[in-house]
Amino acid sequence: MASIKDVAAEAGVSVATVSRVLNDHPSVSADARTRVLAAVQALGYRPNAVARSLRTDQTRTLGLVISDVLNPYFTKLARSVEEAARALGYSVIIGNADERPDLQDHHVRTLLDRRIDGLLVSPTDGGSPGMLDAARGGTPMVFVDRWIAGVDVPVVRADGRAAVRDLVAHLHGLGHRRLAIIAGPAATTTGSERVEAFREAMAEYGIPLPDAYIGQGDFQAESGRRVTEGFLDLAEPPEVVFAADNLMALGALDAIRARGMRVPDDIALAAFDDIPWFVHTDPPITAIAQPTGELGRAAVRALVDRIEGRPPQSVTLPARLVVRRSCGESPVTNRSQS
Amino acid sequence: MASIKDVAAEAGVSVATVSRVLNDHPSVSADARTRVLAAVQALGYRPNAVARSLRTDQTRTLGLVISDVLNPYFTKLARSVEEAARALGYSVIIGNADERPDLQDHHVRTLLDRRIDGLLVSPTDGGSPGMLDAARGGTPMVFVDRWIAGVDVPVVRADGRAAVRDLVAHLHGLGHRRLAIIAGPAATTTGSERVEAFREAMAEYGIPLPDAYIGQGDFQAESGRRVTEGFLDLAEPPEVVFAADNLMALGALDAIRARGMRVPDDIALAAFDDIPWFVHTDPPITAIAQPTGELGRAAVRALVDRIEGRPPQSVTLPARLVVRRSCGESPVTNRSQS
DNA sequence: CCTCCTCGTGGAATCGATTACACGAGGGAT
DNA sequence: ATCCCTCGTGTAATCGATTCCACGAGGAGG
Repeated sequence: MASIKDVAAEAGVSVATVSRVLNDHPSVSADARTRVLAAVQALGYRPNAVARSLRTDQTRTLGLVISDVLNPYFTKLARSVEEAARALGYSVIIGNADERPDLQDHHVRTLLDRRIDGLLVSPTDGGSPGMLDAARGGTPMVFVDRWIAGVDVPVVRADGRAAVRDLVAHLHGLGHRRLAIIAGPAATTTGSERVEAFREAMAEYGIPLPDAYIGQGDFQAESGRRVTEGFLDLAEPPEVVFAADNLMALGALDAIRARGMRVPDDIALAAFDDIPWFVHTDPPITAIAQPTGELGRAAVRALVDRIEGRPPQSVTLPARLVVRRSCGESPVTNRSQS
Repeated sequence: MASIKDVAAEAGVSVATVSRVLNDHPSVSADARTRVLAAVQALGYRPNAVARSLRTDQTRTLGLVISDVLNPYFTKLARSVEEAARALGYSVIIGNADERPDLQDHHVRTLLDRRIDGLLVSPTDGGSPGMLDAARGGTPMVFVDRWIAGVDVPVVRADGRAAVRDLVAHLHGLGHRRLAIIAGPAATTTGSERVEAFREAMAEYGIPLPDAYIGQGDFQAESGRRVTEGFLDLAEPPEVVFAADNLMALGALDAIRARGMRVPDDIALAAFDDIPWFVHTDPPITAIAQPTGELGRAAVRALVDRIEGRPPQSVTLPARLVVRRSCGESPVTNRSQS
């Protein structure tokens, strides 16, 4: 592959001049410029990004470490991050942590070894050692979706509190009183916050949230299935199951179907994170939608601000309730209303 | 960040010795080794992958350019590729072409600029200029899922021919005779092959495939909707719609629902590419499943073989039919059987 | 006509690693 | 005792860019 030296030779100038043309530095004569450009064309020369990065100490690359690429929410997030980054002249390298701290660490280290300019992380757990090192080590970093308390890093996320309250209001209005939740891992902020919001909203309606109605999931479909089976085995099973992410909702749906029960007639279902498929499930699923695209864009903006020396901003965007048919349609009265 | 010089100084040896320890070269005394290791530990030194790549002319990175990350089929493919690559000590940079040749070109060029060791591509169209240059330029390359005729690059893909025949047999057995297909872009191999396979299988049953029953889609949901509406507007609409990918099936489902029609009672639906959500749609959708994970692994294997100087192998794996309920359940006879 | 500035250019240092080559010390064979 | 080989180590070249500095030419101003 042709190097800058070959171009210089071909154009009859020094490498310095070639470099100047390529980075359109002002002091290059028109003549030299055309000769260099012609040589570049003739040789099909493309600058070696590796060499350039070594010298300039910047790669124009962002790292994105997410918990699970197979989760449509994160896929969409990754896509909007890549788009926003590209618009700003950055590339993105995605690392999939699969909800495993060790894998998260592997990716963070690999990305750091590659000297990425900045890191976007949706931390899998309370913070793997490598991640904390990176944060303290001064690597420009922004948390997205989830974050770690006590680490001084900007956070870009959605606040689902209001939407969860809307959901509980909706469920209450439909006459449901026994509400259960499939929670995410307590070590993740999204895992614990969603339970908290749910509990608080229920408290507003004077509905208790017994421990038996809090199932511990891990944001994967299989855990949704397992937890839901547990709920259905209870002497007094819940009337509603609220899954803290879309994959666990999928698992819940499986479990419910396996019992030959129907949604929403026998049991209602709602989920955090809205995805295109929820429109087409049987029945369409009521969900809390995050502004995923905007989240990705805001995260990139914050990170690039930080990289380029401007003060980065934490951003919190509201999520909103999308009512479909999985919680019942008409105001049904299961029990006497007060 | 600490460099190899700092480590050398700290350990009281030369940089050459440090490098030898790091790459566990045999001729280093035990004493020097322990001193270097201690210095590495003390400084939290991590080798600069950029510098190393410049010198060794290899990045231990693979590029993967796919057509659409939001398509679960490609997401899954990307994931299995990353896993397989990681197992072999390679990282993967994913480029999302969004079915756009210009974006595909952008990613190929960016990846080449970064001097990735090899490229995995699922070409969006007949072959963007940059991609063809890369192929001819000797960059190790493997096509996955789709390929380009006349370019000498190994191909790893699934053959759906037999599964399509099984599907047509299934539909025929259910009494369906008017079968329509939503095709993918003719410029992609998967786009044209699936139509061909469908046509041939129908010919075996003596069923014609009129042009009116071949709709031109682009592998995106919206095109599935549009084409399906066209089918439904025909004087004699088809009894079955077969979508050449999962997103177009989603669009088809939308269009059918919008007319207030029901699947499979009013019209049957089947899709190429099986995804987890198809189990949960209303009704569950009959689909042709590709061995996606195995495809990703085989592609990485072929590419790494090529990179490391072993002869790479093209691989073709069979797809298989997964019957669900979207084409009708019991053998219904709509018209007299011959 | 001389001086000073500006402009275009090239030489060479530099980034952080790997690695060919040289060299000295020590041990075994003769 | 001499020679030779092996082993451990260091010096320095190298990868492909960017960029500081020096230098010569040419124009403007006195």
